Amino acid sequence: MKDIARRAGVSQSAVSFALNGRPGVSEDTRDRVRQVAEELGWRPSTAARALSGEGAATVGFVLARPAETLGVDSFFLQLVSGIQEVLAERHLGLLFQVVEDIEDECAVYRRWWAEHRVDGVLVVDPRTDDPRTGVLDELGLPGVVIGGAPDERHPGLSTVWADDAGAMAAVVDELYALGHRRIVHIAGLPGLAHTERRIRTLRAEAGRRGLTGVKSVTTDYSDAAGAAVTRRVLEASAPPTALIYDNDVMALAGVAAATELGQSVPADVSVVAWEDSALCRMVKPWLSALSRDSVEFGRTAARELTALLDGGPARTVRVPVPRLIVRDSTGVARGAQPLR
Amino acid sequence: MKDIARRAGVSQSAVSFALNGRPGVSEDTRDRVRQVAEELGWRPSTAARALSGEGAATVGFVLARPAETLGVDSFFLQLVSGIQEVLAERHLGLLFQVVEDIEDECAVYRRWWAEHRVDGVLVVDPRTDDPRTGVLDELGLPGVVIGGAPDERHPGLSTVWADDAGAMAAVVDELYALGHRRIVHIAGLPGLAHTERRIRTLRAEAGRRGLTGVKSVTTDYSDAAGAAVTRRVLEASAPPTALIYDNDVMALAGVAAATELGQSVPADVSVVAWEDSALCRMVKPWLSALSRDSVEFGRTAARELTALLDGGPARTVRVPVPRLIVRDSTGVARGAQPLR
DNA sequence: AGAATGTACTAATGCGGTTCAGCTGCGTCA
DNA sequence: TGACGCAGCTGAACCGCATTAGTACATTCT
Repeated sequence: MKDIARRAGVSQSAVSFALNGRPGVSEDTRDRVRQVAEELGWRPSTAARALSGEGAATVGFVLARPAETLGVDSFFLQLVSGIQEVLAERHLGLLFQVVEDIEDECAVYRRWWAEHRVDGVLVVDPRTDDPRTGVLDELGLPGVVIGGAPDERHPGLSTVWADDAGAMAAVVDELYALGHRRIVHIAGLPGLAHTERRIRTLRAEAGRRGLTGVKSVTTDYSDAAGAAVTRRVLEASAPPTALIYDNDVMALAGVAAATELGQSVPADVSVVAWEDSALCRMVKPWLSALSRDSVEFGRTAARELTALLDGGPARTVRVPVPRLIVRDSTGVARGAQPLR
Repeated sequence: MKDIARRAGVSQSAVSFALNGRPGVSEDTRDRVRQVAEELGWRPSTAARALSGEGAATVGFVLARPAETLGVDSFFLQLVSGIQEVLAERHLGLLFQVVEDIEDECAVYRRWWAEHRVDGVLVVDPRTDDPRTGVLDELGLPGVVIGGAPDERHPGLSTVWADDAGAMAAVVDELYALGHRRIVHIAGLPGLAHTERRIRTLRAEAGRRGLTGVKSVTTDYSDAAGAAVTRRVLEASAPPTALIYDNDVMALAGVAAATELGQSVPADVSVVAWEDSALCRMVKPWLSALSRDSVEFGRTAARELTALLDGGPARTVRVPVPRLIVRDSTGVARGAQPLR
């Protein structure tokens, strides 16, 4: 900036005014300064900016997962890609960190806050009774919870969520109409807010229809767990005729496991994957899946965060209900008369 | 720091000395200062540190991919996870950005550099004739090229690479021994350094054995491209008896496509995936695959970068050759007498 | 004409650290 | 005993920007 000031023949403050669109300089001078800055390829040092109270121009994103479970998962990369798109427009950086567990994640937030490294954070995989929201509240760090249910207790945080309950109801509707009465939901990690929401909804929907052969089993989202649970429930007495998997990876592994047991999909057992991806069209039969726009999900979350950083109020935003894409893995239950 | 100084009854400079392990304070004072800092939960502001010449304590990582091709890919998440592990030890942040193409990536480097946002960067997907290395050289920004071949022209950059050539030779060895003479390599993006390296090696290996029915076809890594190319080559006259896919996703899609054409794997056609992942064991037949430790790859890269940041010399490090894990998708070529 | 207002700019200050040039008091050695 | 060295500490400058208080000059008002 000193250079620019010298070359433009003005003081440093004038340069600052000119480049930040503040009043106090003539349009002539402003243009001249802008041009010189352009020529010099000048960009403000984020460090200096941050130091003089402008914030770090960075938002944080922590993924709390043991390294080994970071597998085939298109969701996060797409989410991040959407987030980026919005952040990049405003030249906000994304500080990314992978940690082992949620306690580490809290520690990261505290450190980032103390180091003034981020202006806000995006929180994923919200849990029932999540310690992170409390920490963010305590620190006064703006945050957007991605995938959480609306939470009254933390008015400072925004929430962006998909209506899992509605989607689950739609899936049960579809399966019920196809004559399925015994359904097993191979769920994700217990304790995750959306896992619990799906489980609750499934139970409610089953109760509403008087179905007794309906249950949820939680897993760690891994292909191994998906296959293991599939084998177990299919080999039990009164096996389910339909399986709902909480992600695409488990669904795929489940289909493979069922096939190995001599069961065919969808003749013997129908399969629905929660989360559509290329995977679902890479195996035969193509998997029926709940599809949502993860990239847009990320964009929405990032937009909420920038709004928060601009001093806007915390909001709760619902993105569209995931749509059930019916492909080849769902069919009429064996021996049943479909309703439609 | 002012608070710490007051409470410990010393000057601010003394605090700085004490906390940074510099000489100039007694052990007594040092301990006292440390304790007060601990009590106050103090952490240095990265902005202030950066401003006084300490660097940003951050490294950058750019992924240049159109959003839609960010699909099912375990490699990057694992790589990043490994990188993180090393960076976290030193409290280095990872600034992550997704951009559309390599020109944007160069622009991001320039911006980061001008803004003093990062101390160094990790470069992935190196290309033959890559503009990024030149940019980094020009800016004097330390960098580690991940997956690149050693490059003499940029002495300031470290390189961490896997020996694709050796791996490809091993694969051809194996397939040749099984009696395969017509092999098609469904490669990744043309222009990527490792794609070209694999293609060159395959050609050389074929030439060495006098094989004429061997070729490489480049793709965009997508499942769609994998399936399309598979169909095309299998329907041509003198179809290959073995297919080598440059990633797991294409391999899976390829197997599906082959099956649809009525060809069975491995009886009619053998398949090898370059990149082992859960996917390879989620379909029948299990895919033979080249396996490498992506997490460790990331760790190695991050270690090289920290070494560079510490003022160490640029180095070229080779990680272990990917190992061929033989599963069920490779077998004796139809009508051939295997060598072993 | 003199005061009030406004415009275009400059000088000085602070953000939170690091660092360097002193400065003090004490032990050591000639 | 006085010069010297050194450990242990302080004060001030500096990093690059934003911001506030102040200044010089032109314009308008009364």
